[in-house]
This record gives sequence, C-alpha cells and structure tokens, in this order.
Amino acid sequence: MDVKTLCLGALTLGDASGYEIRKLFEEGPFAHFYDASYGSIYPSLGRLLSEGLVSVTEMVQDGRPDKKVYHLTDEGLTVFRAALVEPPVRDKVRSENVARLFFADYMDEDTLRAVFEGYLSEFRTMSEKIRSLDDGYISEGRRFTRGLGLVFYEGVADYMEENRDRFFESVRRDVMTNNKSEEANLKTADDDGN
Amino acid sequence: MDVKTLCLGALTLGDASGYEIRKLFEEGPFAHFYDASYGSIYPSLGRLLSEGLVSVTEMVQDGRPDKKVYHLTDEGLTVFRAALVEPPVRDKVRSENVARLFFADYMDEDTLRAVFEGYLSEFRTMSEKIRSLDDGYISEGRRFTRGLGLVFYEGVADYMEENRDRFFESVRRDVMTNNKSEEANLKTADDDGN
DNA sequence: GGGGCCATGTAACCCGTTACATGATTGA
DNA sequence: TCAATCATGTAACGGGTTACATGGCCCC
Repeated sequence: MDVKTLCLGALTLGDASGYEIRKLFEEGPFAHFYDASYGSIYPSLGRLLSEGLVSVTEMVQDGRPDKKVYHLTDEGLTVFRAALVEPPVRDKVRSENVARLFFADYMDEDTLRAVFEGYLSEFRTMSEKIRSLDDGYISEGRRFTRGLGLVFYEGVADYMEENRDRFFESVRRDVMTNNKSEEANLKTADDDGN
Repeated sequence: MDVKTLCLGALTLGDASGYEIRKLFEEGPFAHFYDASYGSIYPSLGRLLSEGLVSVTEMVQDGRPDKKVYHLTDEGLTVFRAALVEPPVRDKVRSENVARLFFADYMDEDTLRAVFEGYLSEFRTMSEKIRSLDDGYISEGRRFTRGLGLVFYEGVADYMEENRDRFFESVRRDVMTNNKSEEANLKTADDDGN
C-alpha cells in the first residue's frame, strides 16, 4: 500500500488539503503506522485527481495561503475498498534507535545514555499525546489502532525504565570484556587478515 | 544507518557470509528492528571489501556451494564505532496490517478477520520464537533489545486478544452506519463533484 | 520428481526522501 | 527581528526491492 492509497484513506476521514494530510502522518492518527512527506503526498494527489479518484476545490483564504481541498469521489472510494482487500505485506520496521541499543557495548557511555533517554522520552511523549486526545466520536478501527499504539509506546517505555539501571551496569561489564579482547588482538595482530 | 553499516555490525557478532548475514535480518536478532535483502547485502559487502573494512576468506565446502566468509578488520570496527556516534534518525514504521485495521469499517468481515487473525498469529509466533531461544551468553545490548521485542510482540498480541470481540462487534456497527450514509449519498449524487 | 535449503550475484526499476523555490502572517 | 505555521510544488538523487540467473544436495 503506497502513499497514493493512503491519501484515499485519509480522505475517508473528511475533505482535506495536501498540507492537512501530511499532518495526519506527522502527528495525527497515521503517525503510529506510516510516514509520508510532501514530496510524495502532493504528486500522489495530482495523480489521483487525473484518475478521477478525487476532486478538488480551490479555497481562497485571507491571512494565509490559498489551499486546495480534496474530496474522495465514489470511484475513489471503490478503488480504496478494492485496495484493502489485497493481503497486507509484512510490517516494515527500521529503528536506528534499537540498533544503537543492540550495539550498546560499542558506544561510549555518554552517547549511549543520550540515545537511551532520548528514545525513552520520545515514547513517553507519544503515549501522553495519544492519551490526551479527546476521542469524540471516532470509528472503531481508529480507536482500536490508537489503543494498539498506546500499548506499544507505554509497554516499551515501561520496559526501558524498569530495566534501565541493570542495562547500564551490564553494558559496562561488556565494554570491559571487549576492551580486554581488543588488547589481546593487538598482541596477535598479524593473523588478523589486516 | 544503512545496510552497509549494519553489515559491519553483523560482523561484530562473528565472521559470516552474506547468506548468513541475511538470516540475521530475516529471522535472527536483527529481525525486530531492521530488514535487508540479498540485493542490498551482497553489494554492501563488496563495497566494504574494497574499502578495506572487511576481509574475506573463500571457504570450499562439499555437499553445498562454496561460501565467502567475511571478517571485520580493525579499521572496519573503528568506522562502525564512529557510525554509532551519529545521533539516530527517527524510527521508520510502515504497517499495512495496522492500516487495514484502522480502516476496518471499509472492509468486508471475512477479509478483516483474516487480516486480524493473521497479524495476531504472526505476533504470537514471533514472541514464542524469541522466548524459545537459548541465550547462552549474549551481550547486554542484545539481551535488552530482545526483551524489548518481546514486550512489543506480547503486548500487542495480548491487546488484540483482549479486545477482539469488542472490536468486531463495534466495527459491524460502524459498517452499518457507513452503508446508511452511502445510501443517503446516492440520493443527492449531483452535488458530489462527480 | 518436486520443493526447500544452501549460496552468490546483477540489473532494472520504483517509490520516496531531501532539498530547493516562494511568500504572507502571526506571535514571542 | 526571528522563528514558526500555513501552503504548494518540483527535481535530483538514492537506497533498496524485485526479479532473474545458476546449480547442487537432501529429504519426502
């Protein structure tokens, strides 16, 4: 499912401009499971328009730039529904943060602490942001995935806090071991292929 | 952090071939936070070799194809350490599965059930796989991130099971509401921009 | 006999990011 | 006055995926 399809999905929530759609990904309800930038959203909307899957209304505003408000057409909805029937591909995750933590024993402690605390506070911020949202009426899918996000952010944040001390302590031990084996390497540097 | 850097990281765990490195991403300890295919791993190893960051030994095997076992050089380790100092970019997540659940009320129930149960069983499988691993000795970073993965997989799986019934029930209500408003749309189809 | 694992590699393609261009308004 | 928000768009670049090519062994 590409950005184009997600734009159709975005418009099922109501008419919106490219800028507003971007915010759905940035900090709105899509933030937990997808990301997209202007460079993919605007061209997507353009293509959807030429395919008749969305219509557009130019809104003249004063005090701020004009905007183009897009609306899902019946055909657009049909196409979106068809896209949802396709079996989903596996989740794609790419976390440099976790990678850093994985290789904790190859980092100096200050950097590691910064990564750890930065990551943790990001998770706390996210979970608080979700909690503080007023739900009004939202669809069950939206409510459910929001709960899913909450479980994820809070679960990870709690885990990190609970294991913080032990983690840094054990990493320090690993680092000492690494240093020893590197010293040993220096003494036998010739059979190293280097 | 690109695949090239992750290949260096992979080799801190021990010498390995491209094929073996791929398995780290596919089902090994990297699986929770990164993914990479042969098409990126082999070229990466080639470039690392020409840069002197890894060395290679051709291993002739019988009964199976020969393989090239790569080894991290001192310079490779230095470069890897330097890469870890760079502040990590934000996690990238892209989940078609969650997207499907978000738009639950635009799917027919059979498809939705298939997505739901498929996703759930994927998570159960993953968490069981992690649990069943014998740890022997592994670095704290690795242990910690494994725990992180476990919290994630089990947290989400539990959430899904606990909320399953309510979810499907509420979605059914949403779907009925949608159908009603679409019928209403048909009656006023002319002011639809379509 | 067929499917799956072992094993390496390349080339075309694609989707998306980054960076740039432009510019008014509002609030600190 | 400086930064942020609102708002749309394009072009170059890039990293990675998909698909293809090749081929033997092992187990059912």
